[in-house]
Amino acid sequence: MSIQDAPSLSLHCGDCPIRHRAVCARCEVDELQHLEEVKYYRSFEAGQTVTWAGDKMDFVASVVSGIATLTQTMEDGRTQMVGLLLPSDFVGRPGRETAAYNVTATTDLLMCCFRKQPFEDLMLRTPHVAQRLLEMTLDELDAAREWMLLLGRKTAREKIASLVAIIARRDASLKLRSPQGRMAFDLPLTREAMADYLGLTLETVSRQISALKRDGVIELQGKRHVTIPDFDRLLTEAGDDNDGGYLA
Amino acid sequence: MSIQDAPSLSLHCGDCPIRHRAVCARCEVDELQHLEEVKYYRSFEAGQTVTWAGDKMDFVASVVSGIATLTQTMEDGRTQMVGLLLPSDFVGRPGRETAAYNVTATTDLLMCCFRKQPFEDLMLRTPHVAQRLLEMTLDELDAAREWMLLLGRKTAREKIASLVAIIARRDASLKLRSPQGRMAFDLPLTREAMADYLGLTLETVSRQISALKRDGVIELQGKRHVTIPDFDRLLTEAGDDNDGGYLA
DNA sequence: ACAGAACCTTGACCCAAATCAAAAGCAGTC
DNA sequence: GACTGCTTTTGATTTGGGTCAAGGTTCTGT
Repeated sequence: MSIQDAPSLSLHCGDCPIRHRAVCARCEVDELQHLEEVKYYRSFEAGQTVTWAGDKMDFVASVVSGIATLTQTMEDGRTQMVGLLLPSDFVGRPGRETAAYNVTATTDLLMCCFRKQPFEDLMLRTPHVAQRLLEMTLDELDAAREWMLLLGRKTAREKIASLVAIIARRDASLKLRSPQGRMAFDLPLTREAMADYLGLTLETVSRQISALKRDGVIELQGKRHVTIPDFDRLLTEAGDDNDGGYLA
Repeated sequence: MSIQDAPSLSLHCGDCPIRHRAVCARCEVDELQHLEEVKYYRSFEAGQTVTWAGDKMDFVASVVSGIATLTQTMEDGRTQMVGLLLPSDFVGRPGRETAAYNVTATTDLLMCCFRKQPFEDLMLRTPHVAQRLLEMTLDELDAAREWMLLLGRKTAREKIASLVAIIARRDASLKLRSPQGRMAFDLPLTREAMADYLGLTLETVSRQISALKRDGVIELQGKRHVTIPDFDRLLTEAGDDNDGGYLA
């Protein structure tokens, strides 16, 4: 996969880490210079909350490093994760005052933030940025719909395989490689977080991971480090077409 | 609810039916005149397919009248509905060549189409339209995430109540009223379509509808016409906060 | 090294929803 | 009116994943 084809978040620029600067190749850097003056960084420790649903949220941001989750809860405590934020992902909604979801850091997290007002002003001035944001939002919508198929129709085993495949894909993409053959990486989520993402209980997650391990679909070193001997096999277990390209 | 507050699809204009012209109040009509020359109508009979996932799709469109569904399928035939298109809803993705989902008319359907190329040109020229489209896409994303909570964590009874509440809300919105108290409308979907939307089987849908009827949460005249004696009661059954504002 | 706290695994049992099966309602239409 | 082909309801049975419970691992701080 070339840098041109890499999933791009062209909202990064300036002193952001190398990968973000690299994908910036696709955008007009000049326009983004306007954001330099309103850009700032925030870091969070693992477990810290970035925003609570309903709170005032006066910034938009993208993840520089670490992992955050986006969750929804019902009054009785049932929770469903609705998004996983990996490096280069964007969070926040222009034109909305309050956060719609709980955003929580699951690892140490560094975010690159822009105050909302200047960001919106920039969007109005530069159609290119608005265009890019639309593209990103449409990608997220596709991912959400793919997830609806998973939540509504897949078995527990397929759900786990799908999640592992998605993490594998994202990990490969961060390394600017295409996902195939043998791969190794860490699961960035606890069993409970996986359960919340997949609409399962943590016990079922644990059991199905054990089953996939027993059947040789995945290998485990410790609780979190995974090796996938055959990515296509994993996709078959996930019930996916082997060409699926959704990302989060 | 005033016309100003009505959920707006400001992409309609000209000779579109009254409601769409009404909500056009929020947009600069002049800009949209550019689209008149590339606008055309297509009608479909109930059951007809608008697009197949993977097919070339050279237009974007919005629903004028009737109902369409957006579905995803796995190879073995399991299907999950990922969107319900009611009058004023938009479908199609600027910047993508092929359809990502099956779009099917479930009633007779009239769509207002724009060829993709001229539409994209207009978007580049008029930030206002791109802005509006971004807003709409973000709304759809919120709705999709709300649906993820439903699919992942709600019981069958809650799912049915949620679906009825959503249809009630949308119906009220088409009539420019706010959803409350006693309401009556037709379910635009078969039991099977509801099942595909909710991640259930059609038998479970039927049973839960019977149960809600028995418990006085809904009243049924025939198979499809529903009366809701108390909208708040319905929302409680749906497990929703009673202020939820998502739409589709 | 040890205590305590997370986090994870496994087992036994249970239940909500799926599956299998049959019949009833309903709309065309010949 | 009765034949045909839906859609819907209802019943009986099965089952995948939830719930409850007990241990085991790994990590952290002292």
